[in-house]
Amino acid sequence: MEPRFYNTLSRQLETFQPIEAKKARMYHCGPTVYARPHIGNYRAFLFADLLRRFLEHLGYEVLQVMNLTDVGHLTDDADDGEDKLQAQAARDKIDPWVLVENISKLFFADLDALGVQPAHHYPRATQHIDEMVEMVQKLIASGHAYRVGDNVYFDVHSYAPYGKLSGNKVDELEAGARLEINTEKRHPADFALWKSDPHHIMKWDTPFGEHGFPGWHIECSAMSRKYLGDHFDIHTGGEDNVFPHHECEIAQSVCATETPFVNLWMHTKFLQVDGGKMSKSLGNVYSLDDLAERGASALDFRFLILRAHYRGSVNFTFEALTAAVESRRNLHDFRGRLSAAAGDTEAPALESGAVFEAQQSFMSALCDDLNTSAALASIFSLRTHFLKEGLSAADAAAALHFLDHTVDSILGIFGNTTGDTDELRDGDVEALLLERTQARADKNWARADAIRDELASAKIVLEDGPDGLHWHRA
RNA sequence: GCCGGCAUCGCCAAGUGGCUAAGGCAAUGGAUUGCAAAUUCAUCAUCCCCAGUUCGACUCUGGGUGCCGGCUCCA
Repeated sequence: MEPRFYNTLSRQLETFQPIEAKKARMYHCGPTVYARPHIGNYRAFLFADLLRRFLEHLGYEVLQVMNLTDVGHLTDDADDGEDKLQAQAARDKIDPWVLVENISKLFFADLDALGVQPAHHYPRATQHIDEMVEMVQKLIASGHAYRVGDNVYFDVHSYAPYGKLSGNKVDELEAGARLEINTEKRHPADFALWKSDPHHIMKWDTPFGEHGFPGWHIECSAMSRKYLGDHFDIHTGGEDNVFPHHECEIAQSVCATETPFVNLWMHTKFLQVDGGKMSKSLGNVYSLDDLAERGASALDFRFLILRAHYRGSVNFTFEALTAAVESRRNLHDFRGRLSAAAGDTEAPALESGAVFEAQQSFMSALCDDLNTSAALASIFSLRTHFLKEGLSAADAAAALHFLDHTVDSILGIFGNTTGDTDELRDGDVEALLLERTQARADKNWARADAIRDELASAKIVLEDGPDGLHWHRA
């Protein structure tokens, strides 16, 4: 089954065709490390992780790069614009370099909690100044960029396809511009490659002047090129990156290298909160800690995100979060029941039946532009089938293997299910159950409940049913 | 003002020009139960509004309304 993905550039689904057979090189626009990323940011990063895991499951050798923007961009396009990283550092009364370190640590801790597999490289803008300068020089030499004093701008008229990704037209950009016109640019849509300001703290001495710093977009062009080559497979980001960021990247990279840049552009929709956007004024910009206060783990949030398709808007509410917690718990419970039903049986390869059908629909849903919502539905359908009609030990073993080696390796929603070194062994459980049964016969409810609590803390679930006692691990 | 996207059950969310519009969570009634949990049976939408195309539309077209995004750093 060949995966198909939606390409923002072509505005249609395309069968994935890697540049090199069985290899996928991809770049993700990462965070600007001036404040801890919020849950909306993490939607995009969770998507990148899903894509990577899925491609690897299909047998691709993936090379994944995510940048850390550790030099601030200007808050506007005027010469006296403020750098938000520098501004935040000033508010915190710390050095911007320290701020970058602090926030980066928080970011990586969050990624770890979310079960995101580390990218192969996390290049930082400030460590690639040389690569950026080289690229800017090339653009000047080839006539795509021009200097005005110590500033350098890209001439959008020098690259005819400018606007193709976003659907913008250069003339209309000018008409709708809300910015004050920067009179030193030849055209209002021209964008900065390099800026200079003696008041900046983070600045570099380069051929363009001694107080310069990179423009808004050049870091991604320079760093993707360094780690992935001039031409690579996939570039992702949030929908807000489409314009101007990715549009500008394409123009810079194609003009500087004179080769194609990226084949597949993928973008995630924004996360909404209570039907609207997150905003500081509404107080609904949440971090993972805010969710933890409501009893939801980072993996619960991951699950919540995966329940929706990445290109659709997701409406985050605490009610939906609670539902995700419950739903994921039920999935965990399902896994435990399968484990109990499978016993020591080895997982066979299947060619028919409910488990086989679940495997098929799961994979075909993901191949259809990563439709995680439909993929999860196939697992819940299998759960319903198991609960209503049961599964043979062999089928249960196959289902368990499917959950662990396909579902979880791609979706990463179960967490550590194998770290059970200090759990009770089956024999100990049976002994306690025997004692509890006796206690119940003696109507010693206190002892019976104490044993149940003890087992519960070891993540053993008991069920007293009309047909006797069953137990399984949660 | 100019571009683009979305609008499906209480909440979240798939999907299709035509059999019964996935799935999750919540809810309601019954069974089971020392209590609880779990389970179990049953119930739970006609797809924002209006007009049109069509034998037939929730699915296509036009208009309206609402929300989201881009045009400005932002996942």
